[in-house]
Amino acid sequence: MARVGVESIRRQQLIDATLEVIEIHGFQGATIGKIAAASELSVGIVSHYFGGKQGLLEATMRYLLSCLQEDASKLMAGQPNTPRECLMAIVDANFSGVQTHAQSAKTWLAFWTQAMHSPELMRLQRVNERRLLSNLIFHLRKLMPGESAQATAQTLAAMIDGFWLRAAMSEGRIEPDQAVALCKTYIDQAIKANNGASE
Amino acid sequence: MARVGVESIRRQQLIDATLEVIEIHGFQGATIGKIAAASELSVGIVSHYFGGKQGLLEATMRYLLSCLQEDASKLMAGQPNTPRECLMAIVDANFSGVQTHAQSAKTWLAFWTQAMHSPELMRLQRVNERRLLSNLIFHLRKLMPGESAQATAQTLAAMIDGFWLRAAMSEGRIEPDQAVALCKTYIDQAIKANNGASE
DNA sequence: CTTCGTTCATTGAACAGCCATTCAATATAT
DNA sequence: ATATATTGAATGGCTGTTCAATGAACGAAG
Repeated sequence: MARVGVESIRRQQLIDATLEVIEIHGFQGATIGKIAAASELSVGIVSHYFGGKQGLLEATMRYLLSCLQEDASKLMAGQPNTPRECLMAIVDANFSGVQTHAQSAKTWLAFWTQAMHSPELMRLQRVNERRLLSNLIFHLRKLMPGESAQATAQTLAAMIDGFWLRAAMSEGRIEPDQAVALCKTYIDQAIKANNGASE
Repeated sequence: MARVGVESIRRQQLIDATLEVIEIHGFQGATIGKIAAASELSVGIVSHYFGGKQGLLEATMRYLLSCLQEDASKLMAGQPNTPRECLMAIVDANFSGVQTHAQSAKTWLAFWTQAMHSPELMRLQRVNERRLLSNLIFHLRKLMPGESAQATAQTLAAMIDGFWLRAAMSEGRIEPDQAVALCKTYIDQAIKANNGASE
């Protein structure tokens, strides 16, 4: 038998196929049959490795979240990192995946929708949301009073989600550059409007 | 048969039932059978009045859009209406539906997702998006240069969508008041940051 | 080197359940 | 009596899951 973890290879194959199928056919149209066909594997293997369709979907969302986190880590590593630069890097990280994978925005939206009726997916979504928010607050606190930092972080988080949503909508042609620029403009506006009040 | 438009009564019955079922079971779980049961009508009547499930869903989305527009009209009518007050009213209008119908956010998200794979729903979504954007730009132009107005409008639109998304996520407990407050804070920040440059 | 048996990976047809749609039958109003 | 409104069982298609059969890799024995 193949010595090197066949399991991890197959799992990734199926996750990739899932993303591919969701992009084309949407969440509703993502059937085991289509996923199996896209992965060039059989339908039975899904249950074998993930216990069922739900397991595969959860694994796929975990994979997307881990990609996002990895992007963020890369961009944050080895920078001078003034608070402002950190914030800008976070914004970049949150849109870096979009450029290469225009479809990922659609997939995210599909998962958001699905998460509302699946406790496990909801939990994953919450964890990620919390992390983004506390990251933003951590850096903003160095630039403005705590209360303003809280408000600015929530506004910025909503803005990022909103641009993702818009990206998912605008069929094919999306402009992450513009979204990043607008977010950064907002950050500078917020800093200017609030600084001098704390330090 | 009943002289007064039975048709419009039945149609509204089915639309209401659709919203109810989507809220409880999600978009995927919204089957003809459940909708028929919730409306206390039969399954056959859906095809009779809407031609099929897809027709019912489109009609339901149109209904939601018309509610949003109606809310907006009410809030815009009979005000002194400085440009700034108009902007604030638009923000209020975009969150006024949330308070009474916490579940409508979930339904909106479901429709957004569905819209990506249904040209007709996508068209409706686009029309609505355009209207919001051009409304915002119209009023912002009186307060800042055209380019800034464009950017501010896009940012604000994304922000509104983002807060809706967040409202849909936070199970039950949502705070539209906070979203409105943060949007308004942003508007004032944007005005302050850009005024004096144009007039 | 070849053969064979064991083990794990993989297949895909069969199955049972759910869904939207249809339409002949029924009910109701004029 | 006629036209319209409504029903809901029957239908056919699609879905996720299961599991007996098949295939592939490896080590041991000859």
